[in-house]
Amino acid sequence: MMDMATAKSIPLSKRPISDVASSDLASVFAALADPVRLRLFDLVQRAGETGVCSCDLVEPLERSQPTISHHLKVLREAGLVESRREGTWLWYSAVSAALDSAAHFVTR
Amino acid sequence: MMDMATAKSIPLSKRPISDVASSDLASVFAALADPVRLRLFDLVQRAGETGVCSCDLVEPLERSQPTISHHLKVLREAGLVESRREGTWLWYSAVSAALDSAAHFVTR
DNA sequence: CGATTATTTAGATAAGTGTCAATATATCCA
DNA sequence: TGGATATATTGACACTTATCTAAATAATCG
Repeated sequence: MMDMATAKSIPLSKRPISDVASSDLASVFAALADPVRLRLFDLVQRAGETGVCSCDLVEPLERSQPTISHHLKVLREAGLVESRREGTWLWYSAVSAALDSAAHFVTR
Repeated sequence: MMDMATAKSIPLSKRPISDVASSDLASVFAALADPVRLRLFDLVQRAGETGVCSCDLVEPLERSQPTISHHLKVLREAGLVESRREGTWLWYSAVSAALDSAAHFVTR
């Protein structure tokens, strides 16, 4: 067995991505891997703190209301957006820290 | 019609992502949306300029050799990696600019 | 050439995904 | 309570994807 005093270890930050980490990260990328969903997230993100009413997302994306609802659910479950109810409407806003791991991976 | 002299336009950089752009970007994300492929790309990227022989990618990922070959093809077609032949072996290396658009999108 | 080794392709299968129409649920308001 | 509007769920469909085994192709070397 290797002498503990002389054993080398790779810094955490420089180690290959782990099995678990890759699955987590991959699901973030998966949420962005559809053109409609990407535009959806882009629109929500642009709406800032206030967010945007989901009723205003159907028309610009030229998909049915259930389809938009489905995509918003995917984004929500991926932790990329969150929603708050305002009467009959739902307002969606981007979760700011959600892309941190993706950003870290994707920038060298 | 609106007077040209007073018409406002949104700077290109602040406009919602276009239909075409979203499809292009989405396919980059799609290439990273699988855990095996993500680890694969990570390993290739770590190998730097020299790259890594694809024969050394099968064992760490615990998938059959044809499955690894398939994933490398996906990464190659997405422009994320490139390969050069060295005798019977293929050496893969990361294409450095490939993630630029993704990085731009993902860093607010 | 023929054997050996690396990689790709083909074919099969099980599971996942994007979409829609129809329906259900939730909320507001008169 | 009941109508109107916003959103979610269901069920169906076509299409894609991740994986494997088996077979084909490519390159090296004796």
